Amino acid sequence: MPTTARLAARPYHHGQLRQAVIDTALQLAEESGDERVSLREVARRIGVSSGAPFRHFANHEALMTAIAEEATLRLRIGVERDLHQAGPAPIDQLKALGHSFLDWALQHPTSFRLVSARKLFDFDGSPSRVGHFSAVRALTVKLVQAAQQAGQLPQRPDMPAERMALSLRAAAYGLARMHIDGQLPQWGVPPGQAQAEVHLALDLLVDGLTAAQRP
Amino acid sequence: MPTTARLAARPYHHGQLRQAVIDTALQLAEESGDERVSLREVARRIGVSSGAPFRHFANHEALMTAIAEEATLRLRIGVERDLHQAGPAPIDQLKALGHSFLDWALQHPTSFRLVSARKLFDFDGSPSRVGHFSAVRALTVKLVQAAQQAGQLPQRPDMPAERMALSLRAAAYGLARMHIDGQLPQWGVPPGQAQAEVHLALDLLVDGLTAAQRP
DNA sequence: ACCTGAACACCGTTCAAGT
DNA sequence: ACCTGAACACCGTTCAAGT
Repeated sequence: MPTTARLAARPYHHGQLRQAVIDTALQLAEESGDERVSLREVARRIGVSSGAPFRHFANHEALMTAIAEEATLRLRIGVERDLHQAGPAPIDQLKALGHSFLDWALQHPTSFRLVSARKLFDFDGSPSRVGHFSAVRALTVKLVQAAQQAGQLPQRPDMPAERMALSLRAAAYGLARMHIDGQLPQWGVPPGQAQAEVHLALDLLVDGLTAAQRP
Repeated sequence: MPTTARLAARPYHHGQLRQAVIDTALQLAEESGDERVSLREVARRIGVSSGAPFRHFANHEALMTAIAEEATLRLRIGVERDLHQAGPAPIDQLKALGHSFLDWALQHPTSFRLVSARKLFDFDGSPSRVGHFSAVRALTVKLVQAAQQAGQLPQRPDMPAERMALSLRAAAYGLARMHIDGQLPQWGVPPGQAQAEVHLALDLLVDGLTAAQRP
């Protein structure tokens, strides 16, 4: 049996179709944008019939949920890895967490959109996606509490650590989205300096909170 | 000619089709989400043939750009109106601007997505949309500068007012998106208190910057 | 000038039939 | 158990033909 025949003769059962669909869909998303992921195109690229993916995903939304889960896991892994590089002071770790979050968003714009663009998938449909997402949030809250205990962030009864963490996460999230949506140039940030500038913009707010700690 | 006949007999030329398409599309977006706006469904609702809208909009993207323009105008009008209610101190006006921005986003989630969801339309395709968007940005920068001059925000050579304004806008933008994407409950914010809590979360950051002003 | 309606090339989704 | 391929009901977009 010649090689060309072996290559041409696809087995009737793919065997790894589910994972192949996820990988191809993520690739397609990074290429052309998350809103352009089509099940038919994915099937075509894999060399399988148009109905085949439906054996593994109930519908388009289920596939998007699956790739959002994959993207969220990657964000979590990236953030947890970067944190080990940071210094021991809680406030420095908190900044490192923010920078890591921003860096990941700038480097994987489509995946970042996937992680947060609720309209594209079933937000609560994947427990493990929710879990990865929550892990990053819990880490933020924990570092804020540690910084409060270390006297590096203010501590007030009317302002729980969770709310302070929310303010900072919102700032990081907003900066990431503004970059991805191409809004930074309007704010005087040259394209080449986006990363440095979003770091500074976030640090400014963290330092402000730290200053509010001093009596 | 009986009334029913007059009602049934549509004129061949609609006359106001362009505006009717924009209004219907916005309505459809508020009903079912911005990603579900279909030219055919819009045409159907207006009672016009499927090809008719193409006389007024080159393609789907051009229609989305038009409704994004309309939504951005409404945001600008809302923000400029609310600012007149605020006190005279620049820092209070700045907070009022932030609250107004947040309120508008929470009250018009779909329109807010439209204003910022670059993927849905041609971001630079409408000069007047860019103008409305820019007006709100310029207002933010102006208020930050005024607050700096009044000694209510820090002033540093390495941190132009524009970057400080960017930090605050990012926080407001992030809070709005987190609410729209249903993330606030995870951060301990009960659904009914979203508005009050996002106001507090933004104020916390503004107050932090103010504190950084004191030597 | 503006609108109709058929046409084309796409989708998502279903399902009997094949392996 | 998994995949095929035709079928259906949708899209966006084009364009000759109608008013």
